[in-house]
Amino acid sequence: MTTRNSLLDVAARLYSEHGWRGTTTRRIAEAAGVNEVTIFRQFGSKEMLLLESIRSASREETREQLPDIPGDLRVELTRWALAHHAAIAGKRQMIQNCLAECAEHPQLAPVVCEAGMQAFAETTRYLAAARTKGVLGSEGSLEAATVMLMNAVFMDAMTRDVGPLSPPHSVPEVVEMFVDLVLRALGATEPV
Amino acid sequence: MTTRNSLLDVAARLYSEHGWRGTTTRRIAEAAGVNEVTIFRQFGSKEMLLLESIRSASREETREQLPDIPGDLRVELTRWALAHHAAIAGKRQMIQNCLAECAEHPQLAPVVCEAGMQAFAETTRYLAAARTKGVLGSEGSLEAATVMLMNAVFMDAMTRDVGPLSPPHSVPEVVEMFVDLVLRALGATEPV
DNA sequence: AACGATTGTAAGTACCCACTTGCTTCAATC
DNA sequence: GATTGAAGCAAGTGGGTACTTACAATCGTT
Repeated sequence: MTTRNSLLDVAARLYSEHGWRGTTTRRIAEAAGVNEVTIFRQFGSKEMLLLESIRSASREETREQLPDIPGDLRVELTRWALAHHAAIAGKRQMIQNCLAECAEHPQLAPVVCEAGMQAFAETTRYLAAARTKGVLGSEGSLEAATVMLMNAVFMDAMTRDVGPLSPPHSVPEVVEMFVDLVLRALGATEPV
Repeated sequence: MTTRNSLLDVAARLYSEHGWRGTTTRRIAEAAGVNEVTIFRQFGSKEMLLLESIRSASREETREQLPDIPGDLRVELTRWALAHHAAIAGKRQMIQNCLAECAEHPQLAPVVCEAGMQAFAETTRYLAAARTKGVLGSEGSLEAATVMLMNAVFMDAMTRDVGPLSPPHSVPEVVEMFVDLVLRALGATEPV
């Protein structure tokens, strides 16, 4: 099992760095300290190895959850957004390659969507509970707020190291700004 | 000049579809109806052809501008965001490939950043003018609002056809929702 | 001690890659 | 009408690609 797992690990890492075409079976074998033939005996083809490695790598998730019952929205949303930002930034290159290549390898699409959809569902539920509780105003689309917050965090995490798209701020700073804006938009009543 | 330009066009198109490694000189020549040797005589190398083609393709910009003096914020921001969304969606695959490959080809990074930075500057200026004019409240970071709106639009345009990240809405719908949320967050006073 | 499963080794297949060289064609310019 | 420059054509270079085949070495289990 060690051989198989190290192949999966190495393949995922090389895919993040070099994309599908740049990740050759020769390089994978070399980096894993394994003979190239072993790849084909274990996985049948490069495609099957890459798909399995990408799927398993994307399953390693940070399970930072929003509380069932909303308390301090600002604190809880900020904590959640920071955790999300870190998780995305860690898999940045892999996500970008999957996004770019999911037209050529449609099997990659579900991998990308999964995490996003789950985060969306969780945040919407949380905000809905907050509105029911009365700590949010009754106007403004919760769905739109969720998407905007998620997109803002996602984009910052994805493009932070490519170059300056917007003025430089630290991660906590921008996350705080985003959360503040969302709470403003939804008419949040701050706790004492 | 015809040969050169058609090579540039074809190279940019193939790069969008297949990325750097997938765009081979053979395919470019074939698609352009030109002998492969011509590529090397005209551009010296695959790298120089691709860089020039990507740069020139990314310069074709939609020059939808925000007015100097803000009028109806909702209308103007929505129009601007829609134009931006369309422009991004049109270059979606190219942008995604550049983002994914700018680690391996650093010359691609400026291409991606340029348009974003300019859009940021324009929107911030517009919102600042609106605040000065008094049609926006005095609280809430204009910078954060700009980034959030841009990121939300950008992400929607980029991921719209990969699969469902959030519940399906038409482009005008989501854009309207985003603008509404930003105006709410900045305390906009609606015109009669 | 024999067995079967997993690996390594070496070689080879058929194809694709960026790029080069030498020669020819052809049209516009001087 | 000679010259020049851009293009085509054919062939080749050295290397990489996914993948296969045949054979030997290693291992734990029976």
